[in-house]
Amino acid sequence: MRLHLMPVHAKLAAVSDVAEQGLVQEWHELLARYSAVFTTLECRLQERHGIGANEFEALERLATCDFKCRSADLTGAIHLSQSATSRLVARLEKEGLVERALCEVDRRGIFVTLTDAGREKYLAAKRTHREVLSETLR
Amino acid sequence: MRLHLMPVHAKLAAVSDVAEQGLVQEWHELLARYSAVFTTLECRLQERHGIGANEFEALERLATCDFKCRSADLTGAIHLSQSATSRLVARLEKEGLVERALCEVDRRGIFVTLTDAGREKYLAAKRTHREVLSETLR
DNA sequence: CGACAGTACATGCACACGCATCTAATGTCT
DNA sequence: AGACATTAGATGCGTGTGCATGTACTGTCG
Repeated sequence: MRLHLMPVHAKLAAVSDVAEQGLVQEWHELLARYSAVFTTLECRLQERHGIGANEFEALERLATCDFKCRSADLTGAIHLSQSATSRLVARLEKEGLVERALCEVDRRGIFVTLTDAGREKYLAAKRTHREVLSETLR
Repeated sequence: MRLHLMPVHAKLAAVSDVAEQGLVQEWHELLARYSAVFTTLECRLQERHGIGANEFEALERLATCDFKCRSADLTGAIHLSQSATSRLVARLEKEGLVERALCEVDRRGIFVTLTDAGREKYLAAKRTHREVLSETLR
């Protein structure tokens, strides 16, 4: 179907269809890329260090956060809901990787800090993490 | 810390750290981009059409699949495990959007086809889908 | 033909997620 | 100060997911 044989409104429709297809393709590439990286991260981090990809992101955030990090800051950094973050911190605490400390100035909030074990776990997992990224990205 | 003041092995470490940081940044961008698009898709498709983003991907695959599509083909197309795909098809069937048909040549497999309702749902949801993509991508 | 490996899909199970809601603390307005 | 809205984080609940396994069927080899 050639454009110069089509009425104007059909030309416009055809042009926007092309643009639309581009968007769809871009989305599928994004999705495929994300899935590949994430599932590989998930597997490798789990089997070598016993933590998930989101757990790692939280540890990394805490390790690079100048030591005082509120739970809400984590919610912003990793792409999870507030409730998921709350449970994530609870899991990390149960495994002894972080500690929850009351925040004295605003007693609704809590500070989350890495334990020594948490910092070690992070440094070990970091190698695996970077390894996976360099394998699966690009 | 300037490179020309560092011993060779430290220079190399610094250079690879830079490359590593690039990878990490790329991953975070990919993650942020994916999350933004996916959650918006999920919300908007759910509230307007009562289907999730993965359900939509399945419908789209079926609508553009020359009418005979095995369950395993869907697993390849959407980024889910085989079991998740199986349940997804079950949900779609329960909502009357697809039908499962036995495959006579290989009676282990099933064919999944869109119903008329499924095709309508797809066409309606497609507009929303494209709308969200054009808002959130780029 | 009969046993046995392989394949396609379904299902039990444990678990992480989001939504809605709850609790406790803070801020605001009169 | 007292009432009410707001905020930080925890939790009950329903649901979707992956892993391991089950079930039915196919293909191969002796």
